Amino acid sequence: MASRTIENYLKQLWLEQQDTRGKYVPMGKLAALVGVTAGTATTMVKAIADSGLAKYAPRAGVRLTKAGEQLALHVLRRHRLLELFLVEVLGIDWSDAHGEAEELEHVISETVLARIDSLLGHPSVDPHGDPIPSSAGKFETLELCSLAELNTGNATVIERIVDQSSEFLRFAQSSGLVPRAQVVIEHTNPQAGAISARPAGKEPVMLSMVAAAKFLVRPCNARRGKRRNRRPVPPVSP
Amino acid sequence: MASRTIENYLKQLWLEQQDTRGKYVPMGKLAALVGVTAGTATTMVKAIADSGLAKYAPRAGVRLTKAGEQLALHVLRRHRLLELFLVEVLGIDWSDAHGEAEELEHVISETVLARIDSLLGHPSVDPHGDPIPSSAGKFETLELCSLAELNTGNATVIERIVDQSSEFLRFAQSSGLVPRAQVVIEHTNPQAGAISARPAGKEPVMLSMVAAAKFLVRPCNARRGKRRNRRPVPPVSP
DNA sequence: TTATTTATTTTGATTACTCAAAGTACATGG
DNA sequence: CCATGTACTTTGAGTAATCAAAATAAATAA
Repeated sequence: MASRTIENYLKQLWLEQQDTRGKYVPMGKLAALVGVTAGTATTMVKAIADSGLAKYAPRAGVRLTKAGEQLALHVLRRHRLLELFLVEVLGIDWSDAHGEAEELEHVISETVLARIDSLLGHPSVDPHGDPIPSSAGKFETLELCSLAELNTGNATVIERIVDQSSEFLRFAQSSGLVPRAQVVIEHTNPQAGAISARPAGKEPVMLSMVAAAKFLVRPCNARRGKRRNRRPVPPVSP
Repeated sequence: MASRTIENYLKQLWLEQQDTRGKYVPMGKLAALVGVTAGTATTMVKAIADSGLAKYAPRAGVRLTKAGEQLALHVLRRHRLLELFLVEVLGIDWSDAHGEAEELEHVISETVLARIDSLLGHPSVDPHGDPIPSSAGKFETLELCSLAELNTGNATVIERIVDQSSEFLRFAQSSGLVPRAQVVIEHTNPQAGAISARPAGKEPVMLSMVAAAKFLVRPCNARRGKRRNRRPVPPVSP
């Protein structure tokens, strides 16, 4: 069994390497994500690599092996099921659920997890719309585009929000920009780098392109032309 | 904040010193309860005593201070609320709940605990009938007597079971000897050291005096005469 | 190319917890 | 009153995780 420390390293590593086919995660990045100094990360990563869960290339970075990915996905599954459980069953605030789950994910047993899973009806996404890996370690993510890619007049449904910070989630909720909400793009102003989005039955909300990019939507009537990325926003949510 | 290790020491200490007004808990006893060697317990207890949570008397033993008791009661509250929650809400088996709660009790936040408490309707006892300390750290225990103290023909209701082992709990459940169950004493045989008890609507069950003493009941029509203890069975349940 | 900045690794030390084994105090039985 | 066994404490050592600071390598600027 991996210690909770190692589980955290694996989870962060997975989230970080997720959208970078084959690239190594630099030490400094990982250290910042886990919240330790670079020296500590180096030592831990070498130990993790020794146990076969990652490949470590000195001065280049680190990358999970298949085994490491599987373990990381199990941690992620626990995390996201717990988040949904905390929100749906215990009525914990959306913006607090992430932090709470961060602790619980390392101590919950398989038995309890299975009960939670069935109580929630084997859900496929957590409260932020992030996909929940299956118990077999399969992970499926929808091809979504972001609010930032839509034209004026487009109408869509928010599927996912890729920012876990309490502050951003509180803002999103108070504006009505939550998963499952219908939204119409009222104005786009590429020059000002901002758009105006109106959630059904709510006031229009001003969003910078950076903020808009955090809302993934469907269907995706993306404007043609200069779409720089096929997958516009890396899924950064733990 | 006390580490989970220290929380465990405090909890065990509280349970052990509970019914012994003023007596010190011997090191060996504590070590066995926590599951460490005696040397380890000595070192830890000295550290705990230094932080003001216990009084340590070399070669005599250790005893919680008021501050230590308060902390222990908060751990116990978390443990017992979690046990009830696991059984009532998640449908976890009665006999497994204890072990699961043992882990969770050290990571659950005040916020989540408060939600669990209100979801359960601010309960006063856990699934074994053990009292749940209040959030203010108050602990109230009913004056109960045990099945072992009743005469043939007496009828009572089981209030509490003072053994947390999975095996015993499985036996109790399968016999129908669960909290809230009505029971009639069919025979008592002090010579053989055994009694026969019949739960309402079930087959009679043979119990040794030791086993019978683990079931606390009410009302208590105790037989007169040689009752050795006012509080017959020390509450040993974590 | 050389110098400087930046990222990374190494080193040495620390904290919290643990054990095994050696040493010590004490009650108890002869 | 001595001898002995049991419970307890001390000692020395180990593991897991961490940090600060020194050393090193690579990238960038001059």
